[in-house]
Amino acid sequence: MARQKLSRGRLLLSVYRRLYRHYGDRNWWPADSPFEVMVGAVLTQNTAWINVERAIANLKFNQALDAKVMAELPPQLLAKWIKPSGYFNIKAKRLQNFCRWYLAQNGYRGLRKKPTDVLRTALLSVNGVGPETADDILLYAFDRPVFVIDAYTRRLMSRLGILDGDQKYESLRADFEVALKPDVTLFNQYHALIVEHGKNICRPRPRCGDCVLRSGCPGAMH
DNA sequence: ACCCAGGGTCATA
DNA sequence: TATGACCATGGG
Repeated sequence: MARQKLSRGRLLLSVYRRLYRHYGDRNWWPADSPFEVMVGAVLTQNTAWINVERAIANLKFNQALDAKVMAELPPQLLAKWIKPSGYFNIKAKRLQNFCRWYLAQNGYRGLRKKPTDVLRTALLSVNGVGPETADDILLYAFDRPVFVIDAYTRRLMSRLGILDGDQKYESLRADFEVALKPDVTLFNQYHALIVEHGKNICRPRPRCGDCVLRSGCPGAMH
């Protein structure tokens, strides 16, 4: 008999439940303030998080985790402090671009009043803030129901046969946001769980034997 | 020694 | 629209 075809929403929820049952609450984003989330979102671009932690620790040690301070810092000094996170010259420039824009928008108090689509467009207008960085900020700093797409998400959903990982960013994001109810807590946990699973199991070379999604992942996972 | 990591911009065809 | 070059440290 033919197996019933599940809707994408049900598939995505099923994957979510398995990940949650296995990994539990991820408690994201690891940061002490919304502004720290934003800085981390820029620093973690194509970079392992452990190195971002070192960079942020340096900023805190030098009392520079502040928009006004960071915006007025000599670029090479900022670059020196964020060095462990890689791409330090271009990231120093991006952070200063962002901080000047942030201050001009009256910081968090000013930005939080904007509707999500307006805020998203505004974030994307900052040089150095692309779609994933903007969505990290929207979800984890402003608590907006935006689903973050990253390399882990593409790889996992592609291997599960649920989504085509080669789609463009906006198309993939729309697929998630249409299939799932807009729920900040769900989106927050889901993305964090995908990253956790991606770091441990769903690697470029998959470690199929340990995969908690075994029973739900045909093909490429095995 | 090689590959990868919680991407984005810019030049080119 | 769609590739490719470039950015650069640190861990496995």
